Amino acid sequence: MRLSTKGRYAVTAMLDLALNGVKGPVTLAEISENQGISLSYLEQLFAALRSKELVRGVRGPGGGYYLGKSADDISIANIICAVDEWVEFTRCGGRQNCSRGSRCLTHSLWDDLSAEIFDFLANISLGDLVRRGAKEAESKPPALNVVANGEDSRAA
Amino acid sequence: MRLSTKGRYAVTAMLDLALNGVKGPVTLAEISENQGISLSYLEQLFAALRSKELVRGVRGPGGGYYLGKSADDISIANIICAVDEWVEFTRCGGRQNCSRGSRCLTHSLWDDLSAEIFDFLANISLGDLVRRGAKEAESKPPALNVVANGEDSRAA
DNA sequence: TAATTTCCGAGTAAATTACTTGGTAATGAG
DNA sequence: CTCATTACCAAGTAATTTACTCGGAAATTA
Repeated sequence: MRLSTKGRYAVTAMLDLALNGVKGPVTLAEISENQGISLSYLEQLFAALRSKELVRGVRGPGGGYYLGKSADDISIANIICAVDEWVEFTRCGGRQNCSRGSRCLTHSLWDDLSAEIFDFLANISLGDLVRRGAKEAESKPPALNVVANGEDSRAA
Repeated sequence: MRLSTKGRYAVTAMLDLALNGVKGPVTLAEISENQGISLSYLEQLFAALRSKELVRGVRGPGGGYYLGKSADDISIANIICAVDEWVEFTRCGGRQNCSRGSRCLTHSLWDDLSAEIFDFLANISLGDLVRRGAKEAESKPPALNVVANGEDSRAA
């Protein structure tokens, strides 16, 4: 699994789309404005997302983008894989001259962990996040939308 | 959370260290040889790991690196944060002019997800991986160390 | 003393990121 | 029908990051 800023842009944009796309399509210009991502970078990202059928574009005035399928059927892993494309990290994929000693054990463990991270992200859907947001919005006054995360605690 | 190839190198190297460092220190030259990472790149990574006290270096002949603490006290998140350094993704950290509408909700949701990914990796220790490897090694014939992962299944 | 190893900093090619520019194609509003 | 609007597309590029090379210095052991 690879989680770069590019993947973040894609997830953030998809989240924006899921939240704002309930009534009619959302234009990339809106997402660009909302999220502070350049329009043509969004175009690139959405070209990748479209090719994986995670979004569907409608041209012309009043057009924009819809989710390609239900938000519950789109996982975070789907989104990240669409734009970041999975690259094999270890060169030995179990087959080469790397099959003895602790070297390949390391690689095997890495692959296991990597798959576990993937599964984790594959089990979180856009729909999950949207529902989580709906709960937050009702339990909090809308103006005091404070992000409560101890940033420093995770640096150590 | 950010999971780049740099972080992978670090995790892989630390795993190698945990596996081979049971008797005496491990040199970077060995890890370089084992994992196919250039020596001076390892030096850079280990400088970061050392500054976070995840490893401890011993100079001179017979020297090398030890884990800085018990493998059970080193999480994958620790390792990745040490080399990749946490960068705030959304510019609005809850305080700026981004606190109305669905824009900040998107950011807040992203931050939540990001924290969740972090927690996930914070709860997997090097020790966990080593124990998992020990189990694998005993249940499998050593030569048939096949990495069993359906790579294509996760692309879709 | 000499070999070994960490430790350190400067420099760099290659890749990736994020963006700009300049279009074309489809489509709805007037 | 025309035009504004939108997706769609491709080439180029500055900035950043990755992964590495080089050339050392400092500590430590044989």
